[in-house]
Amino acid sequence: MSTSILWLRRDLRLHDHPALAAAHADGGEVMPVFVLDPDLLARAGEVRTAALVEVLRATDESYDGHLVLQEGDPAEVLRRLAKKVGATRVHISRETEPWGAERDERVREALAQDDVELVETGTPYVLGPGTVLNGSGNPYKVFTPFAKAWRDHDHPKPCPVPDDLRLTRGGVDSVDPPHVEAPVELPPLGEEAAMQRWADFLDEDVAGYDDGRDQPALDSTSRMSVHLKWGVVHPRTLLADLAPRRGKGVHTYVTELAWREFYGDVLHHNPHSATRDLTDSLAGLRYDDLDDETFSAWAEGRTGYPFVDAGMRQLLEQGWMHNRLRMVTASFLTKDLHCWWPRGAAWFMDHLVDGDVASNQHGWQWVAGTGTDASPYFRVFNPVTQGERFDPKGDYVRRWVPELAHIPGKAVHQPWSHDEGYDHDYPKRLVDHAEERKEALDRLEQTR
DNA sequence: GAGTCTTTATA
DNA sequence: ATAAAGACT
Repeated sequence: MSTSILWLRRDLRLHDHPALAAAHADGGEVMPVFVLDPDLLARAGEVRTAALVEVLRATDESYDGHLVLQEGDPAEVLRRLAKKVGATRVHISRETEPWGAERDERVREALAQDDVELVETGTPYVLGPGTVLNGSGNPYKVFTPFAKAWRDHDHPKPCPVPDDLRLTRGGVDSVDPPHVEAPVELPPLGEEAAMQRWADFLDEDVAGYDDGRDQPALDSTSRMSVHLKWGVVHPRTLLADLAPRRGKGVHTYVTELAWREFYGDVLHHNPHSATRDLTDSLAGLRYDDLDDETFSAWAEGRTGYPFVDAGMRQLLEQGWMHNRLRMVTASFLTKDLHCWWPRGAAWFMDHLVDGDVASNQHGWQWVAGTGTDASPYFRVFNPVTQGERFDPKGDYVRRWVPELAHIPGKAVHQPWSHDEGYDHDYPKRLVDHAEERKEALDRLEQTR
């Protein structure tokens, strides 16, 4: 019987997996493989590597113990495996990030030397990046019209697991996964945990999502990001589960999925935006080269602005930060401290379990004003009013900034007005927000 | 080609 | 109210 290889990467699941179905459709056995590529691991960093190891363990369970774990350059590993089991086709989901897409081209050429074909089926997105175009046949640059077109587009149905699927290890032993001490408290990972959380979200949180998602103290967001990052769930599955439901919360959640699709599309059309400004609209902008002490004060949650510090501390402890705080903390680094966004984006990528190039880099650029946006000019988040609006009781701040636990209610967002003398452990404000806002606007003015 | 829109802030 | 500009239909 023939064997086809399924090379898994950002699609670590069994369900709703078109590339798996394509491998099965070759007619023989399917050998699922994951390659621990030293280049990949070097880029992933400790937090994401720790999560990956756990996801791989769970994936092996999903595949009934058939996941073959190998280490090395994927081109060499896959050539060797294909030769060993006599495979003529290696199946993948198409990678749409620049680094992965280049790697896949190298692997395609290497396999071709042995007449082995690299077959792409599906992507990590509901609609493959590049498929949504505006009325003039061009990619969208603005979210709202993209989201409308994306919603109106036909959405593919989930792909069932083949019922006569035959898996094989091809007589190959797995290597041991890297031993990484997780530097954060990892959430439950793997397909089963993801679907359990998703079911709970549908039961408990999605109805109130429109309001609840913006209040970090409620912790009622879906927490699907880490699973979407590794493809443990596919957004197509989520969309299909939401389809029969109505309501504002459902609509807003679908919009959040649309943001992910939008940024995937933008990266596909603009690979350079993973590392540099997407547009040159702020090309002449003056930035500050922050010394390590100032950068650390931001990174470790010691800016003296409680809402900002709470977000940064949540990131360090959980490897995750609520999206409202991602915007607020990014605004603080770029607008209050005048730092170029890639430095902050890199810190996020190093510390987030869900770190996704397209969403992270473009989220940062949205805040910084270099990305996709119609109105960057006056977008400077106020850390105090953001806190008072989205953490009205102050519970989120008190949870993550224990030095302020003694300040009741929303007064916690301005400890400097609450405390006579202000002489507890909590740091003084690093900068004056009103002054730095003005400074940021002045610098932006100079680029026009 | 005009009207609409924009995960916001301050007065 | 008003701050500005460009993408989109």
